[in-house]
Amino acid sequence: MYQRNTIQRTIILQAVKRLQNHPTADEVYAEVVKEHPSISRTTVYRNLQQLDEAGFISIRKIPGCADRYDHICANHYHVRCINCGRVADVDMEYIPDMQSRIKDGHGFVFIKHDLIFQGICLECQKQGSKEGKEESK
Amino acid sequence: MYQRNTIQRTIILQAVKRLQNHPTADEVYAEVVKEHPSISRTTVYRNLQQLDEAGFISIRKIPGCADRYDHICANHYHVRCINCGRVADVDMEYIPDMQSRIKDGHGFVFIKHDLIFQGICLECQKQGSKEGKEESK
DNA sequence: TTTCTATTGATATTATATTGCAATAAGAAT
DNA sequence: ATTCTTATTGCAATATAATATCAATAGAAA
Repeated sequence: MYQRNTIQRTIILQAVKRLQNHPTADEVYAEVVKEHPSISRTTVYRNLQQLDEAGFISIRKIPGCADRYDHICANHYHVRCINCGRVADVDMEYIPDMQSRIKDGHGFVFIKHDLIFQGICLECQKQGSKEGKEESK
Repeated sequence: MYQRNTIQRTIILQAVKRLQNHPTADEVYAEVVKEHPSISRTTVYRNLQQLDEAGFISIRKIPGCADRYDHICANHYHVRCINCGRVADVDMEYIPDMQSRIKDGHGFVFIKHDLIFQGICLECQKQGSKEGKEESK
C-alpha cells in the first residue's frame, strides 16, 4: 500500500474519474501528460495498480486487449466492441452466486467471476464497421 | 483459410488434441518441437490461429494471461487458477441467451459472451499457494 | 522436369507491462 | 530552517506475447 498522496497519484486518479470510458493505461497517460508533461508512463502504470490495490479504482482485464481502468469499483459486467475495442458497462443484474451453478469445478476454490460480452457498438454499426480504430485481435 | 495440410499443421493439431489442458502457444511449441526440432515458433502461432479459423480448435482469450488453445470447440466456461495460471473447464450449463438479461446495452449488437471464473486449483491449495509457477498478473 | 505459389522459418517489430536503480521530493526530526 | 529519511519518481532495460516482413523452401500441378 502506498504512503503518500503525490501530485502524480492525485491527477492520475482524477483522470480515471473524469475519463469514464474504461481507459487503458496509455489513454490515462495521454490525459495526465497534458496537465503534467514530465510524468513518466511507468508512474502511470504503477499508480494505476496501486490505486486499484487501495480500492479507489478497479482494473478490468478484458480478453484480447490492454487492461482497462474503471472508476466504478462495484462488480458489474462489460461489453467490448470487437471492431473498435471500446469497452462499456452493461446494465444487467450481477449474479453473486454464479459459481453455485457449477456441477463440477475439479476441486477449484472459486473466488470471483468475469462476464464479458462481445459485440458491435453503435458508432461502428453506423460506420458499417469500415474504419474502426482497432481490429479485434 | 489455408490450402494444404503440412506436416507442421498436422503435428500442431495433434499436439493440441493430446495436451488437453488448454495449452498456450508456447506450450504447444514446446510439445511439437520434440517431434519436429526445426519448427519455428512463428509457425506454431500462425497455425494455431489458422486451425482456430478453420474450426478445428478454439482460441480462448483469458483475461490477464496468454491465449489458450482448446481442443473442444463447443461453447463452455472456464476457471483460471490465480496462483499457477492453470485453466480448466467447469461443468456448468452454457447459457446461450445470457444477453437477454441485459436491460441496457447502450446500442451494442451482442455477438457472444465469455464467463471466466477465478479461483485456486487443488494442487495450489495443497501446496499452500507457496510455489506456484506463475503469479496472478 | 519445370513452374507456380502456399507455407515455412529467421529476423525484426509492436504492444503491453514490469523491474532495477539513481535521483528527487515530501514529511519527520532536530 | 536545516538535516535526515525514505517513499516515490522517471529513465532505461527487460519481459512477454503476438504479429509483420520477406527470402527460401516444399509440394502440387502442368
